[in-house]
Amino acid sequence: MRRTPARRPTIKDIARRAGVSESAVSFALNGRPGVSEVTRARIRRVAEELGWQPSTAARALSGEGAATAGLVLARPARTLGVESFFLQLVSGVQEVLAGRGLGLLFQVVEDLDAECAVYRRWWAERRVDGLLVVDPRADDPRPALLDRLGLPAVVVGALDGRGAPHGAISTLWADDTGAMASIVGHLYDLGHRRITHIAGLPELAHTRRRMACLRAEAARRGLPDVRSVTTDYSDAQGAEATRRELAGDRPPTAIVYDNDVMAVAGLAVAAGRGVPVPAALSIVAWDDSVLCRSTHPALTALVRDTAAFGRHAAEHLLALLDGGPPVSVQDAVPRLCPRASTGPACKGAPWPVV
Amino acid sequence: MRRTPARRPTIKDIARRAGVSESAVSFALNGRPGVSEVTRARIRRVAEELGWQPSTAARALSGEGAATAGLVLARPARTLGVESFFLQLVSGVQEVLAGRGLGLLFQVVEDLDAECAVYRRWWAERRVDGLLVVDPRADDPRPALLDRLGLPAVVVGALDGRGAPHGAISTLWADDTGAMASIVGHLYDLGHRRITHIAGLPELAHTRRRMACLRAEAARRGLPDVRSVTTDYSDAQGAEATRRELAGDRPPTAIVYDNDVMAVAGLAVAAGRGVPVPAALSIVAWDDSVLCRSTHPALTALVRDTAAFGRHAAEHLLALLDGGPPVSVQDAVPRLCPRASTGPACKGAPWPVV
DNA sequence: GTCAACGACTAATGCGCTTTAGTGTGTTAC
DNA sequence: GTAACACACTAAAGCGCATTAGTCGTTGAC
Repeated sequence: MRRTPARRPTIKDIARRAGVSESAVSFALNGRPGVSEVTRARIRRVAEELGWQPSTAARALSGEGAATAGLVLARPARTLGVESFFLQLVSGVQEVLAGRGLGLLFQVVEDLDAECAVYRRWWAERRVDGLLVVDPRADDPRPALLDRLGLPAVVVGALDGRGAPHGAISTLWADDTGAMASIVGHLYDLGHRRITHIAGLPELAHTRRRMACLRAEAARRGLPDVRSVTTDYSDAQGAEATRRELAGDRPPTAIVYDNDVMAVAGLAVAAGRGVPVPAALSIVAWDDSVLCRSTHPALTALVRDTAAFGRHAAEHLLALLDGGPPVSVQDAVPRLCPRASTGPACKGAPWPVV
Repeated sequence: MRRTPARRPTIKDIARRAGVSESAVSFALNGRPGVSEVTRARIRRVAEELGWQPSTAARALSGEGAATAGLVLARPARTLGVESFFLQLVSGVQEVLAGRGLGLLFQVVEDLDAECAVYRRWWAERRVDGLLVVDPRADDPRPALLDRLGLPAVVVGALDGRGAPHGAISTLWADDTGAMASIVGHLYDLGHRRITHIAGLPELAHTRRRMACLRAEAARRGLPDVRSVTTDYSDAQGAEATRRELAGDRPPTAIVYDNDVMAVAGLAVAAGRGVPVPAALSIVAWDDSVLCRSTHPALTALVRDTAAFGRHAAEHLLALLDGGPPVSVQDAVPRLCPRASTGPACKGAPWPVV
């Protein structure tokens, strides 16, 4: 029953129709010298007519690379499909890649080991020319691995900006430190002195940076009741952490959440306990999304253009693939967008506990 | 500066080390007859030692297919990165694909034309062996195109289940009709008679099916004040539609939203206007997610296991690639999970408008 | 004792493309 | 008038693998 539909044209077909050799076709279509402009134009026209596209497999086999970049997401299935961050990032990434005819190979795995295994396999299979690495960690094994494999990569989200970039590994980092400082500044100006930071996964590098910056800011401004607690980014842990904080002796007057999902979950917890936001509790979300704009009150959020971030990452990867030197650059500074969930700190007794 | 790191082993390396010919290696590693079991074992061992993986490019070139499936998402950037649906779906999809060593090529484009262009390109480039097609529409050009190109595909989300499957196109559809019936039943039992369905994109097949079923149910139960309005799935249009509905003469006592994002946006609109949920307005979300569980009140939602849906779709694709016949099957029926956002219909005057 | 058949393996070809090494022609230099 | 050379193009090799067509030695049948 297998039909043999529309056969795909090859350069041989073009060569035959244009009455030249296959090599002439290759030269013509790749802009190489060796054919006259007249012939080149003729060949181009024939190729167009036939709807020819180079076979990526054949290209890859003759040393041109796979025309594909890879992106692996190591997230337990549980915490997946929530944050808007990744789809946006991916969207931006492949917008740029597609512009250069590169495909994006995408995989979701459970953990870091599996991610490394995927890299090894992709490398051995010659599936990808380069990679985008997300969620960098402290003591991240991936840059070294990729360096050893000779796979160019862009680490998205920073390795502390520290350490000279490896072989062909660029780094694109967001200014978490500056962002955190601006959040604390915003809250401080509103009179908040007891601030809790409900952070994400403790092993991620940017989590650590945010926590460190919070500590530094607290020290600088002399705020004793400021702390971070880590979670797995899930709504469940965000809610749980919020409950614990609100149940304490001296509950915070403001909470900063490391993602939108937890912020929304925290808001729901507050609403459920009759804690008015922002009258008794201010809430800030790190990363904006529809979520933050759709709640009532709308959440003050740290806005960054994630799709643009993805585009930039992809551009850095292309530069590497073109043989450019690895770089380590900071992307645009995120901006705090104040909305209804932050307001002046509540003095006196926290609030009527229900 | 380009290093030449760890060279990837080829079957030639294995052949040399095992002291056999390259063909023997190929036979051994592919389970083909032509080598003794002893030799086969030895070759396998050597391959293992060298960490050999077949080059997908070479495989593809010698007619074995690209070991890759494709998935294109045609969504205007604006409405992207919100719904949990896709990341979950993709997660399920490639869990199954990865089990068979298939990669997933992922692309986001702006519209249907661009999507078709991607299919053509991938086909000509021999990049993919098969495709997963999402968001089927009325008069969808894609199945015919893919059929013409000879690309196996699984249409996820149904072409009305109607029409014999094409060449190598399977269909996996969710039971939107049954789901809508269960939602209407739930609301009817709570006393709701005026129900608005804030639907998604009108051109999508499942939107039409849901709308048709709603009309049928309304007719069957004799409910005159039941209607659907279409949107682009965005929070903005969801909120806008909600505002319009609530401002009408005889506002609905219940609203069904076609995705979680609009439901949350609708809830925020209600909260902003002082319309108590569920006392004065019941809300149902189609598709559950963290969002629905994180709001206050939590949203009654239609729960389906999207990752499983993706897994099943991938399995059907694998079956097609193995030469199996195209099928058209219905996936598990979604389940309505009642939460706090639905309650008895409010009699009398709608509510105190603020 | 010869021939067919079989098992275990090797040689050779092709997939579609890039690239290097030619080949033949026209032009310029002296 | 021949050498040197640029130019437009062709021939051939190679990328890594699968596959088809051999090759060679061993068995079994008659």
